[in-house]
Amino acid sequence: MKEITSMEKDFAKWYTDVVKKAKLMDYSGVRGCMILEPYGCAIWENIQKILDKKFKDLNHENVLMPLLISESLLQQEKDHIEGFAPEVAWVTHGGNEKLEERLCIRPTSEVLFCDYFSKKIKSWRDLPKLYNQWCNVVRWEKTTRPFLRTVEFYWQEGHTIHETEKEAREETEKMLNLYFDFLEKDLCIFTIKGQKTEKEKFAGAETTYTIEAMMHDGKILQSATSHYFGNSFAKAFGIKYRNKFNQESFPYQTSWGLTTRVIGGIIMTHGDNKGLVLPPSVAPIQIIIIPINLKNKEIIEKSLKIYDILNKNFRVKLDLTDQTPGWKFSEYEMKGVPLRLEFGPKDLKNNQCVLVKRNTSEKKICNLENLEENICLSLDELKFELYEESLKRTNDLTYLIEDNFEEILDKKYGFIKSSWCGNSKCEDLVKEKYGVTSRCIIKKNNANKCPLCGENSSYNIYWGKSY
RNA sequence: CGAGGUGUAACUCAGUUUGGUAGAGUGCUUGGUUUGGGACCAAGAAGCCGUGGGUUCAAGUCCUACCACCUCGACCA
Repeated sequence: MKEITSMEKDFAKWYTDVVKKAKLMDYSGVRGCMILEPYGCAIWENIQKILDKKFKDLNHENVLMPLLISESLLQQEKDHIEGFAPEVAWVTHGGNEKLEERLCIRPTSEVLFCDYFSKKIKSWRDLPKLYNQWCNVVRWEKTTRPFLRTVEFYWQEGHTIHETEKEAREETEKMLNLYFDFLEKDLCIFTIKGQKTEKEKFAGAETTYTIEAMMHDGKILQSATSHYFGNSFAKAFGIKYRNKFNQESFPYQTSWGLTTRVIGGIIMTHGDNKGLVLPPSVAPIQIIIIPINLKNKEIIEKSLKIYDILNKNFRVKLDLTDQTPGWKFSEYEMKGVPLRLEFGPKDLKNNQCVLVKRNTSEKKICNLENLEENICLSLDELKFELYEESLKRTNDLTYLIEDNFEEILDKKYGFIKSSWCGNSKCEDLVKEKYGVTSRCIIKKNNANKCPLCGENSSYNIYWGKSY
C-alpha cells in the first residue's frame, strides 16, 4: 500500500492522501461533486448532532426549503445576485423552455427564506422567527478540492428575522460565539474571531463576522460566518409588518452557516504524517479495541467484555478481523481514532490493557478495574493537547507588522496582524503585491498609522493567505 | 477561468521512443502457518488500456474532440 506523502514534502498531496486513506470521501463522475463515504458521513453527522442541539437549545427550529429557485426570485436583491451570479447552476428541464421561467439550484437560500417570510410575517407578534436548515447547495466553483471547495456541499444555514436592529445584531454575535465555542471545545481548533472588510463580506450583508483558523501549513481557513443583514433584504422582498404602534415596519435579518469545509479544517489542523487525527467529540470511533492473539479464546472473550462495558458510554469498535495487529494499528491511525486499546496475553495475565493516544503515540498500561476513568482522562488529555497545539501554532505564526511589513507579508503564510486605515485601496495593494487577503478586523484602533499608506489607522486587522 | 500534469486490474505504476497475443507489485478469494508496529507459503480470480470519433492490414501506443482528477494562479464557504 502506498504511504501517505509527508506534509513537509508536499502539503497538498498529504491532504488528499489523508482524505483517501481515511476513507472520508470518493469522487463521483461529475466534476467537484464528492461522495461522502460512511466514515466521512459519520463525522458530519456528529458535527450535525452537536450543533443541532446547540441551535435548538437557543430556540431555533429546523425547516427545509426547496432545492430549486426561480430566476425572478433569485434576482430580487441586487447585491446578493451580483455576488452569486457567476457560480449559479441553471437547470435544464423538459417541456417548452421558452415559455417557462429558468430555474437554478440554490447556491444559498436567502431568497427562499425571504420569500417565505414575506408571506408569514404580518404583525410584530410574528417575530422573531429563528430558523435553521441542514441541506446541500451548489455553486459552480472553478477549481475544487475535497471538503475545502466542492461544487455541491453540505451545510447548515441559519436564517432569523427580528423586530429590532439590536436583537438581530445580538443574534449575529451570539451565533458567531456559538461557532467559536464549537470549534474550541468540540473540534479543538483555535480561531480568530472578527469582522470581514467591505470587500470580503457576504453578498447582500451589512456586516459579516467570521472565525478564521490557521492550518498546519500556515494558510488560513474561513471556518464559519455570521451575517447581519439589516433590513435591506426585507425591503427588497417586501417583508413588512405592523409594529406595536400600528406603523408599517421592515424587520431585521441575520444568517449564519457552517459547512463540510470544517472537516477539511479538522484534517489540516490536527492531522499528521500518519494520517487523520480526530477530536473525540466528532470521531465516529473514539476507541478502537485491538485484541492481540486471536487464537486465544480468553483474549477474545475478555475483549468482548471490555467492548460491552465501554460501548455504554463511548463510540467504540472491536476489530476481530484476521489482519495482523501492526496492520490494524496503522489502519486506525490513518483514520484518526483518538484512542487505541490493545489487549494481549500479557494484559490477560495482569488484568490490564494498553492505552495509546493517537496524537502522541504515548502508551499507558491501565488496570482494567479503573479503565473508564483512565479512558476519560486520556481523551481529555488528547483534547487539551490538540487545542493547545492549534493555539500554539497560531501564536507562533502570527506576525505583528510595525515597519518591516514587506518582509513579513512576503512570507505568505501565517497571520499578519497590523493596523489598517480602513481604505480598500490598501487592501487591494496587499492582495496584488503579496497574494495575501484580509481575514478579519478585530477592533477599532485609532492610535497607530496604517503601515501601507501612513494615514491614521482605524482598525486592527489580520491578513493571511486563505484556502 | 488561465498555465502545467495525469488517466492501463480494486490500488500504485511499467509498457508509448520504433503501432504487431495485456505486464508487475500491492490488494482480493481459498487453504495452511503466524499475531505487542503495515507477517509468510501455496494455488486462484481479476483489464473491450477514461469516453467518442479518425488514420491503419493492425492502435494502450499515432491524430482529434470531449470527460474526470491533481498542482499552481484568479474566484469562493
